[in-house]
Amino acid sequence: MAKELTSRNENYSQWYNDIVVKADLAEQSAVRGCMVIKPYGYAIWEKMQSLLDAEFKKSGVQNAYFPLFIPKSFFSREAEHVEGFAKECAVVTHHRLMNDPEGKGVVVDPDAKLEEELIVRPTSETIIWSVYKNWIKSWRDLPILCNQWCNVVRWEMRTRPFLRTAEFLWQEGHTAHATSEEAQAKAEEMVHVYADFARNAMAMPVVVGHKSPNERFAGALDTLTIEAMMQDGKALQAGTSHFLGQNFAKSFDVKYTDNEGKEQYVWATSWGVSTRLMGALIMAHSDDNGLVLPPVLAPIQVVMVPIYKTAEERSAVLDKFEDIRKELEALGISCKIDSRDTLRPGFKFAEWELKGVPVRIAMGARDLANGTVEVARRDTLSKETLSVEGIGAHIKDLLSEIQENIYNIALERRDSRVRKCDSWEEFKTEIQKGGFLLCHWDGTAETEQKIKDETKATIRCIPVDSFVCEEKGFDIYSGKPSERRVIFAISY
RNA sequence: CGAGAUGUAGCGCAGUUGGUAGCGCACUACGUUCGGGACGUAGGGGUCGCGUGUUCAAGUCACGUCAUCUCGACCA
Repeated sequence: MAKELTSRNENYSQWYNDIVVKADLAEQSAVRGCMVIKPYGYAIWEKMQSLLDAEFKKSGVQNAYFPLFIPKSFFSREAEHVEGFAKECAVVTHHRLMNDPEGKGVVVDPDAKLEEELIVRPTSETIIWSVYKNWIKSWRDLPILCNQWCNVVRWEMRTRPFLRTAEFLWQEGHTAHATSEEAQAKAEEMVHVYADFARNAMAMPVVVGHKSPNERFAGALDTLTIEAMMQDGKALQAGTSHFLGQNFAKSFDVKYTDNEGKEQYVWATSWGVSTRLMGALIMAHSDDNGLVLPPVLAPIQVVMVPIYKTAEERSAVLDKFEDIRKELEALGISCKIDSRDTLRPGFKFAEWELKGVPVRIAMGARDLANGTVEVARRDTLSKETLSVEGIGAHIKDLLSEIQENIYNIALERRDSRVRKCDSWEEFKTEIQKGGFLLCHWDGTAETEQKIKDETKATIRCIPVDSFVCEEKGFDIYSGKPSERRVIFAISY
């Protein structure tokens, strides 16, 4: 069979979609803009969830759950917020169906119209703040640190699997604090949780920075972001953490009495990452053989493929594999023995590569005689023959090495596409080549908008942890003075 | 919602000037194979996106409609 994936140079989106489908991660659903996440894809998401959850707990955050439906009146209290989301909301207007009087299936019962429409949450700030109002009376009640794992719906005009679906899974943290400083510190803390997760678990380099006012979350005073770069040079916002000030507290009248007996509005943050991280993972590492999973997130870290001619050989190899499996599992390594006897080894090799399994162990009659196995790694596609003796320790080290190698490759790929640019003429051509351009910006929304209109490029962030260029210069577009460079890119 | 493209078997596609539907892969059975996506033989599977019209006759022509993809607008 010919190679199934198209070259990423021909059509990057098609190549990405092929990997999503053929690696068995997800498929299109019958509902416009939604997708079905298949078991293998969902296993990766679960792994992300459990690692993030552990980090949240370390920050004192607890999980909770709030309703899917938001009464329209709640939703409209924060003006900026509603403006940001109004164009993409699904609205529930009725609560009952009935048989079509004309006998053609079912219709909405016109008598079952809701007095007040319900919005399917595009995000939960409004309903959560309406609840927090009851929870918060005294400074002793603060801080409140809640997170919820849920689905949200945003009726986007254009969708793309994992990167932008009409319904998506995410976590949203919502915190309430007594002081502005404490809230801001929380927002910063959480964005760094995301950055560490991206780097250590996803093996994906990210830049932490502030969004420009234009790109901020609707209703936020400051939005912190982690920005990643995909293999085609486009930027992807992979997670955000917002300092909401007192906007929601004031809209929902959430006050506490401080230790001097004075009433104060609370200070808020919210922060989230979504199944978009799955899209980022796919686009950051995949190659023409399919998905490449960092070992930390791989549902199956090691797959074992037996090679045999006879039933005796088969059972002898499978017996050996059982021993190896016990050894690996004792070391906390997840593995799978591919004992399907209707498929040839070559087919299995290709299939597990497509699914991105980091390490493959093959064993045949030759190895059986020599006491060896063939160990292949997904990241480099290289193979070596090793003694079965001490294989567990070797694989454990190998997985760490692969994790590191995947990160370094992604880091080099990204860094090779980050460059400074000081001329508007140059900018217009350079930005189309992809990658991050570090440029001076005068800090005005007008300039930002004009650059966007002319080139589609946006300010991805004002970096705080890497590519920080606090040097004086002149805005690339307006020529006005600037204190620092910011990152421009074309984004997803 | 604007501009373009595409809808034919599970997937990828061909189908000429209109004449009752084809290829590769996948699938089923049997046999030979098995160290990088095996091969042979024999099978099964399609109201050609949907609707209306033109015609003796429509996958093919016309109009409408729906869906998908690419590019805008919107966005995590």
